[in-house]
Amino acid sequence: MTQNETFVYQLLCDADRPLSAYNILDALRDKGIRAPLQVYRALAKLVERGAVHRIESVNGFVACQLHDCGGNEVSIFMLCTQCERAHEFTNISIDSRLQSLSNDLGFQVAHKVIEITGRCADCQTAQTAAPKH
Amino acid sequence: MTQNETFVYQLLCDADRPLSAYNILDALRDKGIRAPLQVYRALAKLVERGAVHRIESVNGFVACQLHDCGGNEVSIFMLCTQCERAHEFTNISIDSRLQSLSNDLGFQVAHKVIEITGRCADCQTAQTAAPKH
DNA sequence: ACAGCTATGTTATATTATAACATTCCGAAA
DNA sequence: TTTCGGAATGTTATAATATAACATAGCTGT
Repeated sequence: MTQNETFVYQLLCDADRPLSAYNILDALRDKGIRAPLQVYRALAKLVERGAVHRIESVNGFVACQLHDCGGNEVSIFMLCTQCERAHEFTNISIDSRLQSLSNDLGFQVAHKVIEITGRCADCQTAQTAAPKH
Repeated sequence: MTQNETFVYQLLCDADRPLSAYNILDALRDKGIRAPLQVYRALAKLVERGAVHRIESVNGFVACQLHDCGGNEVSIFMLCTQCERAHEFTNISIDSRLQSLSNDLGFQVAHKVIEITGRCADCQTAQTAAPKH
């Protein structure tokens, strides 16, 4: 892992929610990261190797919360609009159904996205944003 | 449906692939649409009422291909990276599993996104982009 | 007529992402 | 040890996507 990738990855691991590339840029100025491309390049590598996931619904990035996703199943993200936290799951059954739907149609899958936005259990209980872990 | 919404919706119905807001803007200049907000406002209304879906993976918009999606199941999109066409499906089983996964976790669902990118059957056969319909 | 609501229009700006090019670093081959 | 080549880095500029803030117009019910 190169230096910039390490900075970005550590930051994402410490964060409790998806960060945008520009959030990351701002947070890493003091590490000598000055331009968006430095961040985007590190993110591209990290995503490629499954250490980080891109969250399409919020244009953000999170560290993989599972087995450092070499795994091939889709990750399912639940995204709380209130506390902004992202929880990652896998579900064999959902994944295999999606895969067979694709197979039936002769569609060659490159990437799958499953994202659910809403309000997490903690935030519903709290009526206000749940405290950080 | 207001005038701007009609313009945008018609354009999306005629298109055979997701269009970006700026694609739409450019296409509707001669209808008197001049600013991004005019497009984004129309899109927001159309999406709200289920006539149009936003495709997160490509930052684009497509007209609903089903029952003018008052329906509540998730739409599953297959997005071909070659011909750029989007095909929309529903699948009760996948949807209900996703829903019960959420229920089990006490997550209150507001919106679900399922998008699969890859290569459609036509494009695999053709080795080159499939012709338009 | 007027109050209030929705739709519209306009300008400016914020946010997200990439192109194009120059430089540096480091390991393997000569 | 030098040098070649590829990967990583850095820098500037710009493209693409999205919203804020404010002004105006049109329509409806009283």
